[in-house]
Amino acid sequence: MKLNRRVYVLVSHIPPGKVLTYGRVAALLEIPDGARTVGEMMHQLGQDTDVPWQRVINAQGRISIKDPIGAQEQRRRLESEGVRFDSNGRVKLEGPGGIMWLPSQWEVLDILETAERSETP
DNA sequence: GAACTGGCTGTCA
DNA sequence: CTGACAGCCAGTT
Repeated sequence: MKLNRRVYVLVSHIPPGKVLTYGRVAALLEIPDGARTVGEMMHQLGQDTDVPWQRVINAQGRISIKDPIGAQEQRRRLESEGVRFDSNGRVKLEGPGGIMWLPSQWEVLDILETAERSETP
């Protein structure tokens, strides 16, 4: 299965109100230092897709999109899911109340396996 | 197949 | 806590 497909599958399973960082996505898919690659794939998705691209942000809890319109759209979508931004435009990733999604290893594996199976009937 | 391109990241000032 | 920088990686020319 192509990597971009696996990225989309995993991102699609991020629960509403939770987020992952580009680096975490890469790590979960076992792409060492693949954060930037993940970002590029998100970019290719565009905005008209069923993949919840808005739930992937950078490691500092900030929105990374350069295009102001896209950035605003991402923030709007996240806020509509209940995500809170502080005055510096950041979200709390770790600690109490952190919104970083922490799937177990078996969970990720199951997600990928299931997707793999449905792709090759 | 080489070169280019990024929604990144950890590190160091 | 911001800001600059050099690696790193899969897709697209």
